[in-house]
Amino acid sequence: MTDELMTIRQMCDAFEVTARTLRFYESKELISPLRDGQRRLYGRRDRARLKLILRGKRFGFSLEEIRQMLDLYDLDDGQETQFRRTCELARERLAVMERQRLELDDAIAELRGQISWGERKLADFDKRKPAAE
Amino acid sequence: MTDELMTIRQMCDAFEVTARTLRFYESKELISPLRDGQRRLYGRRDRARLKLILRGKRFGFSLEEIRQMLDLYDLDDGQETQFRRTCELARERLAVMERQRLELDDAIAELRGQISWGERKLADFDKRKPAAE
DNA sequence: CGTTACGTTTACGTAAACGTCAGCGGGCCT
DNA sequence: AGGCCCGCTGACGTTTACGTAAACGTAACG
Repeated sequence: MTDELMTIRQMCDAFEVTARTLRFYESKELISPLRDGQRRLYGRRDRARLKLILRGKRFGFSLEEIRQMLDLYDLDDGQETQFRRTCELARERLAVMERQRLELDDAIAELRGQISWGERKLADFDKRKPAAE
Repeated sequence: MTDELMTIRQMCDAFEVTARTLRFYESKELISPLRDGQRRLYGRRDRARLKLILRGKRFGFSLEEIRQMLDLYDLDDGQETQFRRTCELARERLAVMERQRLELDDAIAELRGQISWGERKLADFDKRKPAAE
């Protein structure tokens, strides 16, 4: 119904996080929901940011790093120097991620090799005692 | 000279880790250097394992997960059940890594988009004040 | 009016992965 | 013999990213 503003519980269900996590992110200034008195109300902007936060986390970025990246999305718009700095940060981050991609590919290949070696070994086991039933 | 056996200091220099880290990994049974009395001596096997440990860490695997992966490389060779279990673990790990790869590609694409958007914005800045010197 | 559900703040707890520090011994140089 | 560096072993401190619990507010339900 109110898909514009969501309660904390709705957010938890939608993103599979705990309320504690949302409050924690807020305390770290990663999101800043509106208030209805005391109660938090999360809008589209908060949902977009949370989505990015969760993805960032999956790559092992720290919340602090994520916070800096998020600043890309809403800058003072006029602070050119700050803007350039933020772009710079993003490019560095991109370089890190691309390097990680290479290493990940490498590691995947290696692990694949180990597994197929293991499977040949298992085939040997099966040959040595062919009939179990 | 002795490229077969290395002291802890040589290892630190070679891999850019602290001695504390090496001892810590040992306490977690990730590596098991020889001893000359009290002193640790690291061989080729230890270096290979350390290399894998450091790579694993870069992907966000925990030391405990890494330890399990390392067990692929030296299994009891005879404990078939244990062997199957380990292979199983490796396949799960591989699936995780492949999923990570997809997400990483996704994030890289998105970050690239943000950056090029930012660069267009910067071009606008330059146009509005074309001559600085 | 009691209780049930949801929300809030504040505060302490925890696991991982080390850093840092203290205290000790051994070897080597002079 | 004195000093110095290397290494060893605890033991405690630190950071990150939350979990967990206590204590309270409020709003609806029966």
